[in-house]
Amino acid sequence: MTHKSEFVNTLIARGHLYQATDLEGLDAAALASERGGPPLVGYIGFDCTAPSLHVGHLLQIMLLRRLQQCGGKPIALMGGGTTRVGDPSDKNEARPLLTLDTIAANKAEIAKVFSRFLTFGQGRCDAIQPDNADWLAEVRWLDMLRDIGRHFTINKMVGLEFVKRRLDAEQPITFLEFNYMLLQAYDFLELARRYDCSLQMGGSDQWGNIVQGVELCRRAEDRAVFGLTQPLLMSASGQKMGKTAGGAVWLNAEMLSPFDYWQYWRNVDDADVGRLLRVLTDTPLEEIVRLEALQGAEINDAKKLLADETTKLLHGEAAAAAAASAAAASFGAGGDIAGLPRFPISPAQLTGGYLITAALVDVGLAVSKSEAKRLVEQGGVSVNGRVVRNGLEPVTPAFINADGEILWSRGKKRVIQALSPT
RNA sequence: GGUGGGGUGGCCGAGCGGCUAAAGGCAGCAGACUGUAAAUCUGCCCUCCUCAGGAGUACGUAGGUUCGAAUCCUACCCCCACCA
Repeated sequence: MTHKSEFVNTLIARGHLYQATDLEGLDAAALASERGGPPLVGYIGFDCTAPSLHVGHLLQIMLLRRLQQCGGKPIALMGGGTTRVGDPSDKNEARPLLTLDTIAANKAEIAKVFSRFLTFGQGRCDAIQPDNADWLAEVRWLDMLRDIGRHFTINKMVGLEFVKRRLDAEQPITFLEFNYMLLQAYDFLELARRYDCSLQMGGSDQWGNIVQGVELCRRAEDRAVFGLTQPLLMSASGQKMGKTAGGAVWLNAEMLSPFDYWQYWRNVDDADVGRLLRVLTDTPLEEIVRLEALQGAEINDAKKLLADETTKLLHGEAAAAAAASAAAASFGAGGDIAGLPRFPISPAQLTGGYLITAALVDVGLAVSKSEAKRLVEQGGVSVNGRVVRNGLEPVTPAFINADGEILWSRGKKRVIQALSPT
């Protein structure tokens, strides 16, 4: 424990810290906050580019959670404004602009997740969730240039990682993208003014943007604020985490069922378990040290805990228990299958020559009939635990098992129950 | 504005009149092996058709030449470099 504040020590111990602008200063501010002074207010911005956040964002949310646990005040800033421009930092080419309607819809979906991880309210350390559209939409061009633009030099902006990368790769950067960093920096300044926010956090890819904000606050108002980044969520093999058969690992239940979410964590690489437990759960560090030392098949216990804890946080205790139980039922003994994701098949469908390949698509286990057919040919599909050999066979009422369901599985890890409502 | 180079499947990247639904790599999926892990091996990897086969789309966009085009021609759009 080389630092004084619980906050900084926690971040280091749990692997959240990658870079910080002034760690000593931050440590002092956090300590003051923990000892009853004005709370350390910190924020992370979330763009509204998709209808759900994914596991990459989970890390950021956990960071806000740590801040709140240590007596700070977290701000989950919704990027309703910045999304209209689009963050180019991790992109190699410009992405299409989203319509305002799409942004609003995405924001509504994204906003739901935070209450699982943070306590909201009016209190001293309660989280808040403003939208930067509130101020960015009002900004006038001339004011922007005079008040903000004069604090930025092109010399410096050109040195930023993403700008260099694009220039080296001979890829274009539009003026629009080039301005994103000004908007984000301005957010920090605005949050500092409105909420006395003095810390911006983010993934390591945000370093450039964050530093710009810190400097703007200093230049424009002589405010001492801090920036820190954490490592991106990578697997031990150096891959970005967060992809599954169905796409990204989404946080919204409608886009990824709690069962599949649980499964994702249950199946992580051995080498990643300890690190993930530290970063994504509140499990005590001593416990994690014990678990990650487990050898051979025993390390599965650590993975189960990881799956349990992460699912509990996101979807609640009941959903986590149901997912764990369904997994036990599907892969071992005991357990209750009720936690499996369900997709309805109507009774009418079962009599009209409804092919297995079509059912696989409808139930969400295959994206096209062609894929479904291939899966069957490769022996990857089973119904009620029995491998299907012919995808062109029709589904009939005989498929319904004793529990009144049809259990579909694709590969070894994806199982779905289809009900036939009567 | 001028000159030259370029736009190929999720990504990278070959192809440069038929043998090309398009080499190779990465990512992904399934199977084997295991511990619902990793590594490895095998197969798959545009869509549709009750399918040992067939059809339809596809190589920036729109036309054209040809028995036949991702490959040739024309126009247009976009990108890059150099010059102005």
